[in-house]
Amino acid sequence: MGFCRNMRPTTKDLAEAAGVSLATVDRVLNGRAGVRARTVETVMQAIQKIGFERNHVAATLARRRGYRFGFVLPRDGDEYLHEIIDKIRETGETGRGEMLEIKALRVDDHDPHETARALGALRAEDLDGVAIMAPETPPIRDAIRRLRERGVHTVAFISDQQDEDPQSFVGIDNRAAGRTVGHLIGRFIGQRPGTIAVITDTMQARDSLERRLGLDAFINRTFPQLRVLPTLETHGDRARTFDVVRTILAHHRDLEGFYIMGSEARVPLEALAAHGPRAAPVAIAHERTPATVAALRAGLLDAVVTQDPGHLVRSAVRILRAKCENRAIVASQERIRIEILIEENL
Amino acid sequence: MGFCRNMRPTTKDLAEAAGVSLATVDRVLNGRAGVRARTVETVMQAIQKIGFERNHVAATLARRRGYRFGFVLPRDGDEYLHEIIDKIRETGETGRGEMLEIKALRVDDHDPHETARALGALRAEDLDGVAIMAPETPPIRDAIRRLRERGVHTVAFISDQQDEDPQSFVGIDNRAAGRTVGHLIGRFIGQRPGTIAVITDTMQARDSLERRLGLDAFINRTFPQLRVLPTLETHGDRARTFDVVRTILAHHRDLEGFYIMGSEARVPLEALAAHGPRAAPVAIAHERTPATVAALRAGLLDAVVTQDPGHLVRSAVRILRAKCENRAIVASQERIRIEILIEENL
DNA sequence: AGCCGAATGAGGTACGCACCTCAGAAAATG
DNA sequence: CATTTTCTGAGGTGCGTACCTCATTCGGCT
Repeated sequence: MGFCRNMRPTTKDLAEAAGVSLATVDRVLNGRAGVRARTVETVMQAIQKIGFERNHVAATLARRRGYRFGFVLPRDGDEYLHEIIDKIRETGETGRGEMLEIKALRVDDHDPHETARALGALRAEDLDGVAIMAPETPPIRDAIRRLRERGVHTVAFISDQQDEDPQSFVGIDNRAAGRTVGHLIGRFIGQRPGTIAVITDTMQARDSLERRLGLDAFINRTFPQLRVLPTLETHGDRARTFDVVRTILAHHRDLEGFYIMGSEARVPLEALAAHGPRAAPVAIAHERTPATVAALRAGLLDAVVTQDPGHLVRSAVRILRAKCENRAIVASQERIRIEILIEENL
Repeated sequence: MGFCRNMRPTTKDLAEAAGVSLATVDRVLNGRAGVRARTVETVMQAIQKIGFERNHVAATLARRRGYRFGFVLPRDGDEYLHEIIDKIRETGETGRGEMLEIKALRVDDHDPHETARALGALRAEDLDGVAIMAPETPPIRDAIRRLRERGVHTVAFISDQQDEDPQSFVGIDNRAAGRTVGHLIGRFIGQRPGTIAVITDTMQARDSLERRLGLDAFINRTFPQLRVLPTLETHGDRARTFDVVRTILAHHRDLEGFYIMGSEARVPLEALAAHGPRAAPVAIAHERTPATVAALRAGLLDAVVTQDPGHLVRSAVRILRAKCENRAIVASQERIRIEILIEENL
């Protein structure tokens, strides 16, 4: 298979080059206490000079343990949540070979205090890092801050927590997602004036708010002949969803666009389908799930704007790991893309 | 940071459970010769029984060397090729920490025999695996076959080599990409009948052929009122490109769509721009590059259909690595997506 | 039964680092 | 100056595997 005498400098070489002992090199490399600032500087310079790079493979092995990461997710959810949980499981299985232990934790998301309490129960003894999917509210923000102080690394997952650190969020720019939807709806509708309906679970979540803002800004600027109706909330209720959809379709004869803004599109799609194949001329939803894929195939949806759950999960794990090992990440690899799906690129 | 006594079974445990020695376990795990079939079976069962999983971290370390991978790329190319080379460099830098050495090799792609010769010069002593971006021709196919026989792992990169093994290609389904473009062009044009122009470097490459097939099939079926002109080849020549574009625009007053099918869109875009901001009502190109991004922003392009170069490179590396270590890959992670870019989701 | 090659065991070294202890040196303190 | 505190060095052990050698045993053969 070919030998590869990389002959990369090791910690031993580094110790020699810096004129210190292995113990000191170890202290510097791992940020342990008990090293004079001047000595640290000496070692740092030696690192530069000989081009030392840590061997993460050996380090992980020597640490004789892997990392334990958790994903804090809402208890209630439909298809998209299950896609994510699936990917967490999948990533967990692959990760075992690399000494990773990954699991999903479900918390009640109706009450932010409940979520905050669940976060408060997490200890650094059990978990090295958590990815948190939760609405941005003061109690949760505090809980996250305390979690960090306790030594547990965190990233905001899908729902942004407006962190000062930009590398602490794994997800898309929802305002851009809203603009993207606006562009597609507008282009697909064409020149005709008309009305666009927007439906979502709840506007409590930042995600929905941002998407709506992006949509409005874009439509008003680029397609002034289109009118976007106020957002209708279903609160995840099936009967209410059917009700809302029926009312919209009945009251707006000039309905040209239908935007399912929440991430769980199954029930709204069923409600839409109940009114015939093309109740709304142009329909767009979010997230790739069995329901949205089927709807694209059936022509019920024109496009789906989504973020890849597998990418999301793997990215969160990579970022948490990088934080644990106190090293930099490849930003370009962690940028989650706003994907546009149509029937042809599924 | 919290202890994590995984206590995963080790090779030692496995040896004990199987009632064999460590040496035998090693022979079985690494597929070395000198083990009776019955003994192999015993060990396999023990693996199942105690739930043994190899520790890749320890294995990589013990192997005391990493892997050396090469990317065989054409010498001539413009922006997209540079994006790819950039990502190869970036991945190489990150990979050094994981004992990977990755480099790009440029070969003359005008003559397949030249490429084949370059592949013939690669030896397992210098390289553990190569990702090959080259047209599918008999000499190259043979060269790849011989390369494998010599013990060098290979994957086809971006350009499919129609391999029997589906896990030997990293790239998109170009026929689906053609359909995707067809869908977008058709929807963006709307109901109007009209003509679509198609321009590319060369139809010699499978990629272009497949894209064209996908486009034609889709347009004929779904938008019969649109007529797709024969593909025009530029052969990478700037003057010829300007010429071709001028001729098309002059001769087709009903031109509604313009499809830049090759992966290097810079020169065609310049030629198009020379005729005013919206010479063609709907224009689509491939691959995200500075030129296509600028064109999207300027409104010269309506959409860009692309495959992420970073994902491509990392995926190729992961697959090559998995082949070297003789293990399975996560198929879903390696599926390259056909991405649709518009101004809003850049 | 005797022979031979194939199969297996025992045991070692190495990989590059984390993490530990303890003694001794250097620096800061009074 | 003596004493405390802070730094530093030396050296060891272990992580889970790869890879090597050499001796031994087994199975199938004549």
